[in-house]
Amino acid sequence: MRPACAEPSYSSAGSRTRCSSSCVSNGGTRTTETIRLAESEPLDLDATLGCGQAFRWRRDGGRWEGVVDGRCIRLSQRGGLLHYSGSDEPFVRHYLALDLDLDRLLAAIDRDPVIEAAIDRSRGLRVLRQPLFECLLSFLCATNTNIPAVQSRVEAIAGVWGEPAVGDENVRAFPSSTALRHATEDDFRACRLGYRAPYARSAVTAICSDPSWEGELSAVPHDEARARLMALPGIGPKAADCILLYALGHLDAFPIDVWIRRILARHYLPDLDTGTLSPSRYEAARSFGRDRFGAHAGYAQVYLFNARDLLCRD
DNA sequence: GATTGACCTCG
DNA sequence: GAGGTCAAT
Repeated sequence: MRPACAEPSYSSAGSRTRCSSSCVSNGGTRTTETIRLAESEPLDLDATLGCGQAFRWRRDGGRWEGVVDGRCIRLSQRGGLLHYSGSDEPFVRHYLALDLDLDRLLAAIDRDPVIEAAIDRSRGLRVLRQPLFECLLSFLCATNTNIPAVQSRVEAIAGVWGEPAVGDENVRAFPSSTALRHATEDDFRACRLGYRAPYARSAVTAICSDPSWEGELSAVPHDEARARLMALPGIGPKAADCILLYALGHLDAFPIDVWIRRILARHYLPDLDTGTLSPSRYEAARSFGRDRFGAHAGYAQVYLFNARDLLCRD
């Protein structure tokens, strides 16, 4: 059994969502509400939405706009005030994991000067609780590429198959696996997935062929979920670990990307510096991370990644 | 098991 | 070259 991360316990405010939807159709007079963050609820919204864990957030001045679970959401932060529109407080709190005792968590992973520097760099950064299927397809699109390209692919997929988002008809929700059931390889190529198009096609087929696939993935233990993810074409260990961390609530997942590899090589595992990252070397790096940082190693990974310039410069 | 090369697309 | 993965040695 997992702690409740994947399954919503927040879906209570349908009526308010509808209201904000009707408010915005006349050009943006949607209501903005405010969450007053407690001392014990540190949040760095810019780091959280800008660190590359999710691909549908854009910063517009001091304000972030994104689409989550079919809703167009706007967020901005001034100190201890978190302003939001397009959603309701329980959803925002859940998505941003504000219920998590971050100070305690960071104290638990703060085990050496390197991670300490990374924590000092972006205290308040939180791991989002993302919708599973969108996260899965996003990281399938994210191999051997850069963030702007991933964003463009994800936007394109939403543009073709997504329903209009609640709160802004001009924006599209990310489609469900079912909505993509008939998407062809060429369709995905048209969304600039390139050689990933057949992977996306097959992954969607596999997921659709078993209606309980997504639900079971959320219920199954870490290792089992990882194996099921990696059974999908185009999902290797790195993408699987990202999905485990960002969508399935396995906070001990520790994805090894090129930056984490550099950081580990420089500060922890000199042997990791050279050569190709074979599956067994990947596993070694991953278990090092989990051993060193413990049950919340994924948070350590995100903080290290976000301090990559600091930790990798000469 | 480890290593190598190919691969769409974009800034 | 980029926040990898796959198939073939």
